[in-house]
Amino acid sequence: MKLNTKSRYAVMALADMAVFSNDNAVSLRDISLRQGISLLYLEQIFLRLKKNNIVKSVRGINGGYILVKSPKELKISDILIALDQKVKTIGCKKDSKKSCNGKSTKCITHNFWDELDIHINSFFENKKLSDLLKNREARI
Amino acid sequence: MKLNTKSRYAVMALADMAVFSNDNAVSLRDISLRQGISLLYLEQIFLRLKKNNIVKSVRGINGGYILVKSPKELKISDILIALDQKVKTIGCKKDSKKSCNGKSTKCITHNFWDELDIHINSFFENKKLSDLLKNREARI
DNA sequence: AAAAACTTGACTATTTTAGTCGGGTATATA
DNA sequence: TATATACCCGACTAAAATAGTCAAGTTTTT
Ligand code: FES
Ligand code: FES
Repeated sequence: MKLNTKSRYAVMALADMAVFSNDNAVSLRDISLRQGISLLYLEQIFLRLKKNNIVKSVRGINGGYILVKSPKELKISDILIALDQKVKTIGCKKDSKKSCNGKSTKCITHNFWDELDIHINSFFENKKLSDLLKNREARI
Repeated sequence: MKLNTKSRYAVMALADMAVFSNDNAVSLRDISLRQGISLLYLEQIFLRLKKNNIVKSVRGINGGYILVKSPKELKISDILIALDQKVKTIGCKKDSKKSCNGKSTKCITHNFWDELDIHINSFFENKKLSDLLKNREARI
């Protein structure tokens, strides 16, 4: 039950942007240096964030990325969705005819896993990027 | 963010036991047939459940496994712990000196992931095996 | 004695993950 | 207009995790 590093780094990088952009574009190079995340990896991550309209890019010298929404409005769930990090704790699809074990009826645990997914997703839905910035003791 | 199949099958198999044991031991063969889970895989799973005192075994003919606690008392979290399925959504250890990115201070997202873990764990802590059996429409 | 059923460690194929590489394109500034 | 900076994007790979099998037992009831 782990979150993958792409999602983790995405949240981290966006939090970095929220702190350090002063209405300027933030370059991946700066994020990389501040957060200790590989620049090449960040590029891959931001590609997806851009495609999902979470950031927009500014090319050329002094370029970088800008948050499309304000941190107060950016839900963490949006970030995870952008990185395909579905919170689907088990493989069984709600609408699929096949259940988890190949039978036609849903197994006894099905509803339980559904509840779990809802429980986790609601956490991400209700958290905004700005929530991460409150009460931070450590320097970023 | 997926749960592994060992944990999933463990919950499923224990739910099966709760339904079908009438104070008798339930054999893995029966569980395997009813739930469509590989017998060999079940053996591996029950080894761990036994080591963690969630089931006890009865050997020989008419043998099988018996739940140590009643379904009302068996927390789902106990099952997951038995299968090493820690809900530790990211690798950074709370007490470790190293943070997730190798720096000495905790990163800005650290507390957030901690909160997430607590949120998920509380779900598993508060659910009992018996909760899965309520309101089941589908035959097991 | 035989059959049912648990015991255990080792082994392997597949999938996922994390991360890199190479070769682009756009733009600000000197 | 040259050049450095920084985004763009698909393909690739090594390592780890996962899912599941296999072999060779032991114990107990009938
Ligand atoms: S049928 Fe959906 S989880 Fe088993
Ligand atoms: S330091 Fe713990 S998650 Fe980053």
